[in-house]
Amino acid sequence: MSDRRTEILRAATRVIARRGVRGLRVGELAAEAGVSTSLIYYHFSDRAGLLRRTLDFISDRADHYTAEPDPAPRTEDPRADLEQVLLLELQDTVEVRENSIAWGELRATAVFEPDLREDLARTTHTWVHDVAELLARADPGGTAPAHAAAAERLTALVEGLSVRWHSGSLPVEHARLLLRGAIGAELDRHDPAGRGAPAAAAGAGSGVGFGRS
Amino acid sequence: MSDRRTEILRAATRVIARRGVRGLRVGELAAEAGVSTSLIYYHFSDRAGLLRRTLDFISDRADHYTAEPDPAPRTEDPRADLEQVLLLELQDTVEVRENSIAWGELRATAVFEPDLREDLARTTHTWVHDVAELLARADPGGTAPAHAAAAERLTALVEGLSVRWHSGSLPVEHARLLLRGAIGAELDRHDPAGRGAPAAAAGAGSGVGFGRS
DNA sequence: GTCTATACCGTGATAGAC
DNA sequence: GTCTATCACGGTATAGAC
Repeated sequence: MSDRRTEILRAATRVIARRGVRGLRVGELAAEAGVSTSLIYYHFSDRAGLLRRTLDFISDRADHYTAEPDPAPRTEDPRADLEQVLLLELQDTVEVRENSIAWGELRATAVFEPDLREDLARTTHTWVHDVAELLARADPGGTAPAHAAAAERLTALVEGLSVRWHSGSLPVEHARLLLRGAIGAELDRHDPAGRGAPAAAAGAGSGVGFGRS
Repeated sequence: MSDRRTEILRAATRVIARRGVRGLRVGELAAEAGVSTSLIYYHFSDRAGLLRRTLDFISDRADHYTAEPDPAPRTEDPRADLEQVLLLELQDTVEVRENSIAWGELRATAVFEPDLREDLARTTHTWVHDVAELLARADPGGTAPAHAAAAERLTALVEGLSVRWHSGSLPVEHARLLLRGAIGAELDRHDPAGRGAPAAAAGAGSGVGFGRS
């Protein structure tokens, strides 16, 4: 599984996270992977094929990413589980940032290249489905369609916040706060009594959040 | 105001909406604008300068876009005003789609080009501020920081839904439904009594919304 | 200000040895 | 499978006439 080919794909993900999909130069990728240019053309037919495989790779990794978080944590506090899974995408570690940026690039690229859309829609759907399940546990009173809709909103919000983060319009910490607030807004609608103190998370530190990165 | 230079910028926006920022070829832009290649280099120093000006142009247009909706509609029903302003961005007309895609490209590009971030953050901030004001009118009971936070969430959600729309993961109509639901979730939290029937908007048609475009 | 023609170079892709 | 060397083309940018 960890042959030269996959090494190249991993390197490609790094380069994409650094330069973007259309900023990727085969030469730079070769250097990053520590191989020659032609070896890349040996393993992948051409630049387009390389890109396709890399984006599949990113897509797959995103799948596992959301599915992997050991089956354990999903039992005790459903709301905490939900928060954890969603906040996972808004962490300032190399790994997450790399994946997040690459995923954003995948989305952005798909706007102009229809070939990528199928993969994208499939992975997105999986993610939404997972979140909907977590929502159902955190809010047993709600209906399935309502959970699905909330999951679509929350995951779309995560993507929206991510680009703002990566494009320097929003510090990560503030993004995390906002996401927590959104989860609160979604859950408190069906549970007006409220069980935590979502108001604190929702309001804290906002209003002056925009700025450099 | 509508000289050759601005014509080129308008054409550049169209090309960017069609090919993306990094997909823009000076030659293609020249053809689109009906001028020669070198005229573009006459008006703008180089490709980078052209891009900078174009992105400024898009940024400015986005400013007016959200500010323009005649001062009139902002009086009667505050909640309807809010919905109108936000849903404006999710309309399937050439003009809106063009602007929306170009704006998304601006964001995506800024991830890899720090020079663009300042403009981006400024325009975003303006937008968020406007929405926060509308929220304050629609929900006089809430605090200013809460309104600011909600505005950041709603605008980020609009951006998230937009890319999903443009990348073929989400039909516009469904995106609009989801956005309405989010507005409901934000407002109903502070007004548990509820004045409309947000549940209908939130649940309708969801669960099977993903698919081709 | 606007054009035509062209120089130059970065980058994708191939040939062929090992 | 992996390398070095090289080609060919597309695209940015410029020269110079009008």
